[in-house]
Amino acid sequence: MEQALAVYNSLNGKKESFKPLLPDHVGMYVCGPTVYSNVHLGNCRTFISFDLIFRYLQHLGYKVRYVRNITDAGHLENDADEGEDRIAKKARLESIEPMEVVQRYTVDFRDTMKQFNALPPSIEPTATGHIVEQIELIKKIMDEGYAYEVNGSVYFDVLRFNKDIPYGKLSGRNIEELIHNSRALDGQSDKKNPQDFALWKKAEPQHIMRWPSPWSDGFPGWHLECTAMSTKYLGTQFDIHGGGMDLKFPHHECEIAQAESVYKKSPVNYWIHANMLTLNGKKMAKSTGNNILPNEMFNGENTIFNKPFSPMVVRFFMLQAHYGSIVDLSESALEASEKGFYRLVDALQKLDGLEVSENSSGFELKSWTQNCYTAMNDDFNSPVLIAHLFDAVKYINAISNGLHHITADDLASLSKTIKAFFYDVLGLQTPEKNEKNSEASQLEGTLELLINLRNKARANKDFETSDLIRDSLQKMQIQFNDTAEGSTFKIN
RNA sequence: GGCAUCGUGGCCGAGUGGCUAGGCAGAGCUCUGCAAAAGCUUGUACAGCGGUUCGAAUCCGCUCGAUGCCUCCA
Repeated sequence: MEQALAVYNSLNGKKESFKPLLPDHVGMYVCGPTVYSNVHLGNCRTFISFDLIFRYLQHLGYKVRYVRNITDAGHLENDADEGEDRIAKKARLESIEPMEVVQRYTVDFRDTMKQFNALPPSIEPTATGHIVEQIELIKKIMDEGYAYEVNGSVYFDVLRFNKDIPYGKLSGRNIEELIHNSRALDGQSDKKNPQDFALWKKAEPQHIMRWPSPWSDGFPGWHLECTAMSTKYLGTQFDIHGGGMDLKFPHHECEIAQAESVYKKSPVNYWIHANMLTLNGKKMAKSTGNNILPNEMFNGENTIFNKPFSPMVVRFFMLQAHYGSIVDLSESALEASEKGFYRLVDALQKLDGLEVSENSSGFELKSWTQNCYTAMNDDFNSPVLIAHLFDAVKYINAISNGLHHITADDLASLSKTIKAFFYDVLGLQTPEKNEKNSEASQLEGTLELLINLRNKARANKDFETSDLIRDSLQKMQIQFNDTAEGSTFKIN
């Protein structure tokens, strides 16, 4: 099954064969959330995309160190680097400790990702836990002459840097363009040029989050933490750096500049950007209010959709599009995914009960397996993989209906492959059977009784009674499956 | 305004020079007391106009439209 994994590299816009720096090992850094409010569904898409990548690399046998940070300090409000730290602002507004804000939303984030069945990263470092490393990095950048101090704050000198090493490689911008197109700043900025960005900000007296540094009591700039933490845990050069498309510029561009100014080499071999999840055709963003929270999606308490959608359905929906494409949330698209997802789940659950035969018919198992790998090897093409899984669904149903046959060996192989892709690679889960609490089991007993009564009525051709039971229960989302042998039910 | 990406059948969404995914919906069929559910079968679409080519949804040019970045954002 070994064949080349190809990855679309944002650095050059080409699909490249994936070759890690160390054989069998992969270092991957992904920009995590800023924990000043609940993680929204758009954020989740990025992390689900990288969860897919993480899972597939592991499935291929790589030992992956996956580092995803938590931004719990230093994320300023605007380009002028004049704004407040977002977490400090939230804390002030709610009159609580900044670390309380951080704790609350970190817990929310982890809980949400768990519901989406996203694996935890290998290391989840925080910006506040790496102040020392960030200060050291600033010193190194200053030693190289690419940063300057003004009134206790330190800024990266983009123009100076650009004279030695070109700035803008990732985003395809050049410095003249940036200067030409920058909007005029009306604030009284300390910066020499608008393109410069903060490495260290002096804290105002009322600012609670502050750390001592050679320049002032203050806090680090946002771009800095990712460089400090990625190099600490993955080295000055590593394999994959990911994040949302919207971080490409300026965040990732600044990371490159920071790293290159000190280490004189490109820090990352493969840049991977996950595309946006849109709502009503527009990017989701906390700032504009065009967003929906995962829990609102799961419990149906929102004004956008008429029904709830489970975490696995939402995950499946996202995986039905390629991570590099923009995907728009809509009720009809989600419903389509929901139905498809359950069809897939039903087929998986049929697998273990299939009857085996002397020979197999109607399916090219070997090439099908190969096709699944080919899809994922082509830049993690999960939609194509899912299309192949549906080919298997058709086959499983055909066996189940006696239209085709399968040997025990082939069944074992099919089962192993489809389960590996469904559970391990796509990270999907089959819905919980029943929640075992007393209320549920009481209901279940009552339900059994009604089903039995209905079966009896049907046997006696008392259709009036049987239809009454059926219609009433259907109103409660209980779906019958009538066959000649009797009837089973499913709770929707 | 600049840079970039994209425009695929009723909806969603892959593909990126010939072999023309997949899901949902629709239609037909099987099963059924009738339904539902489930299963099976079924769809030549690629914004428009020009060009390159034996051949283009796929390459090139123009036009129109959408989105993203250029300001915090996954």
